[in-house]
Parts: sequence; C-alpha cells; structure tokens
Amino acid sequence: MTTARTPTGAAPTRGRRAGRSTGDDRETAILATAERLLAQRPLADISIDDLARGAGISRPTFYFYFPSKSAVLLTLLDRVTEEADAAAGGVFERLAEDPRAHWRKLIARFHATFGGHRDVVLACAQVRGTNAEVRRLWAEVLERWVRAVQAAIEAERARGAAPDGLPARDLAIALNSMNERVWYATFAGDGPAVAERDVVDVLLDVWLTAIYRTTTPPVIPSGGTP
Amino acid sequence: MTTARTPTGAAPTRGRRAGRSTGDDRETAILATAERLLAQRPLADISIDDLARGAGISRPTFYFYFPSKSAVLLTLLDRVTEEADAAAGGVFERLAEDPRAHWRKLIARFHATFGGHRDVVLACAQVRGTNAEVRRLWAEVLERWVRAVQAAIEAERARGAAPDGLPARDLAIALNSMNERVWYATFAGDGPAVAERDVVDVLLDVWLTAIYRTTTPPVIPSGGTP
DNA sequence: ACCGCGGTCAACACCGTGTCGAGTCGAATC
DNA sequence: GATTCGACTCGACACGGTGTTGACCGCGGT
Repeated sequence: MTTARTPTGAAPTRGRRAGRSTGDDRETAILATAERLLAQRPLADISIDDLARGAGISRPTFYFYFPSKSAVLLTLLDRVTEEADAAAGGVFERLAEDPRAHWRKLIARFHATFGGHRDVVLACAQVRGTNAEVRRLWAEVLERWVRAVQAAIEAERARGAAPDGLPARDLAIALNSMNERVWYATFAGDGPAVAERDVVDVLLDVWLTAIYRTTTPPVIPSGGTP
Repeated sequence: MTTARTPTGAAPTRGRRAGRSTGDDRETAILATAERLLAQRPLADISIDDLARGAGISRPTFYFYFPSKSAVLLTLLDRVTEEADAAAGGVFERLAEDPRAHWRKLIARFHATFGGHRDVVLACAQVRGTNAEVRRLWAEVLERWVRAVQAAIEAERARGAAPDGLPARDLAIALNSMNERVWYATFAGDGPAVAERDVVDVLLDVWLTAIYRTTTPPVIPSGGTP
C-alpha cells in the first residue's frame, strides 16, 4: 500500500509529492470535495480555493497534495476507467456463446459505470479540449478499449459469425467513438440525445448491424449443421 | 446588407454593438486574425490582446466589435455550419435514386466542409465544454441535421428500401454523434483515429449497415418486379 | 462653431493561478 | 529531554488575463 499511488501504474506522481502519513485524509478529502462540487457546477467554476476550503485546508496547501486542479480530475478519472475495465472483464471471452447477450452486457456495464460517475465523466469531457493531460489519459484508455473490441471483431470473423468488411480497427474506433459521444449527450442532456433508458439498446443495435449485418447474430457457433 | 449581421438570422447581436461604417474592416480583420491564429495554437492560448493586436487595434477596442473571445468563434462557426448546410442541400431528395451514392455524397461533403475549416471546428469542440453559447449553437445545428437524417431514414423505410428497427430519431442521433466524434479524432490526431482518406468510407459503412442492414442498398426503388 | 457619435485607447479594478519563504508539529535519534 | 528532519501548513506576493471606465479624436451634419 506504500507505493500504489496512482492506479495506472505507469504514470508516477499524479497525487502527493512524497511519502505517506496522516495527510492521506486530506488527499481523499480533496477528492471527495471535487466530486461533490462537480455535481453542482462545472469544473471551470470551481476554483482551487473551493477545493482547498472544502477539504479544510488553505490554497497553498492544496498544492502540496496535487500539482493542479486537473490532476485531481485525472485521479478521479483513473478510478472510473479502472472500474469500467473491471466491469468489462471476461465479457469478450464468452462472446461466442451468445453474441448479442454479451455485447449487450459489455455496453450495459460501461453505461452503468459511466452513469454512476457522470459528473466526473462529464467534467473530463469538458476539459479534454483545453487540458492535454486529460486528453492523453483518455486517448490511452480509449486505445485499450479499441484494441479489445478490434480483437473481438476479428475473432467473430475468424469463427465465421461475422462477415468481413471494414478493417476491424476502423470499425472499433467508429463504434467506440459513437458510444462516447452518445453517452456524453445523454448524460449532459444538452442537444439531441437518446433517452437514458433506451441508450444501451440503441447503441447495441448499431454495433450488431455494423459487425454482423443483423441484430440477431447466431447463438450457436457456425460451421454449418452436420 | 445593413441588418444581416449574424448569419443565423435569429441570434441578434453577436458581432458589433451598433450601426455600420468603416469599422467593418476591423471586424473582418479580427475574424481573419482569429482563424489564422487558430491554425497555430488552441483558442485557450490566444488572448484577446493577440486578437486585437493582430487586427491592429488595442484590447479595449476589441470589445467594441465583439463582446468576448467566444463571440468571435461563434461567428466563425456560423459560417462553417452555413457552408455545410449549403453543401448538403438537395442530397436527401435524391436518396431513392441511388442510396449508397447519395449517403456517401452527404458524408463526403460534410467531411470536406469540416476538413476545410478544421481549426475552427476543432476550436469549437474544445471550448464547447466550457462555453454555454457554443454548446447551445452546436446543439441547435445538430438538431437540424438529426431531423433531416431522421426524415430521410423514415422515407427510406416508407418506400420499403430500409427495414424497420430503431426509432429513426435515435438512430439519427447515434449516427450523427458517431460522425462528429470520429471526425474530431481524425482532425485532432490525438487518440485512436481513422485515417483521413478512409474516414468517409468507414462512416458510410456503418450508416448503411445501421439503416439498411447491408452496405449495398438497392438502387432501384422497391415494390417488387411486376 | 458646435454638436453627436463612431471609433479609439491608457489606465484601472478584479480574479484565479502558482510560488516562495517562513513557519509548526510529531516522530525518530542520540 | 534535547535535537534533528521531513512532512505539512499558510500568509503574502507576482503574474497574467479579463472586462470596464472615462477621456479623447475626427468628421459629417446643422
């Protein structure tokens, strides 16, 4: 528990500067304050002073724990993507059993994870434009998911369940992009958006038609009936 | 030509405060400076002073022409969406002649328009998070395009070329969202993206499969052979 | 000659960020 | 029990960007 600062092992010092001690409370207090405030107003309207006061410390002290406002958000985002990764775990392996059911499970779980932390996700999407760090981390996360989906599509094609077509990577990018934007609109509620209770099925439909050319891919592996 | 300030007739005073005169030059100089600077660095790194100096005026004078930095961007965005609307004009009407060709033309024209003003589009996407005005205008524009696509899908279904399925509006939202996000990634170049020369065909493929369940919808109107 | 007004800017007030230097406090160490 | 060290804290400052104010210029109309 000593070195496990940032969840994404690679990135070294996002949070505190050095060793650990009672200040752990403060760090989590800042994080909690951020999430609480984010539920009320956009990140741009939250000053570092707000975060500091919310955690019961002064502004300079904030800088002891985090190098900037966005570092806080980054830490919050780490948690969410970690949770999403965990939620998605094991779904790809069992795709062949019942493609529709498992693709749906995949999308539904992401939906649940993002929906459970919509304030954080929304805030990230909002600052991604202006903040290179957030952009980089998000790109990294997305790349992982794209690769996973690409591999799944290729596997489905290899076993004859899905027809050939677009390069699997391009398709995976397009589909992931769609989900991201559609979720954003649904959660943000500005502009045209799909109703929250329908969004999983809408996305699923597009995924299935794009991958299989049908919304009801075969449950039984192919190979023809003997 | 006196009252035609903002292209989007409805929104009244985006540009100058009052009447017209030689200062028209200055206004366009600001716009030109903005577009030029946007090609070099993100909007956040462009101060109002940069804009003013670029147009040969002082910072306070800038405020005589535009109420804020984002008002400049809004005006620029107006132009682009107008151009996109014009480019898309008339495509929907002739969808039945050759669905694939015309959907492709639609996507390709949008692609060309956005690609031709990528700096403006990218800047808008980046500040949409933090700027309510941009968000509102973009939502408005998107709503128009969603409605148009929805109507086209319904027409294709009515004439029997496309099968029933998702509510046409939801499908239109999902497809438009995908395009937006995919284009953004392609133009921005950060994160997983489709190569620029492939992007139109990738998007087209997903549109066709989602709408028709095939990438080669029939060229001849249906109704069965007599 | 004198408005009125489009157009212009120097100077100011304000706010949020990030930094610096001076400090406090508790737990090892001697 | 004094000393030292490093974690931790904050008051105060410098900086940069924004938006506003008040004075000013020049020119066409009366």
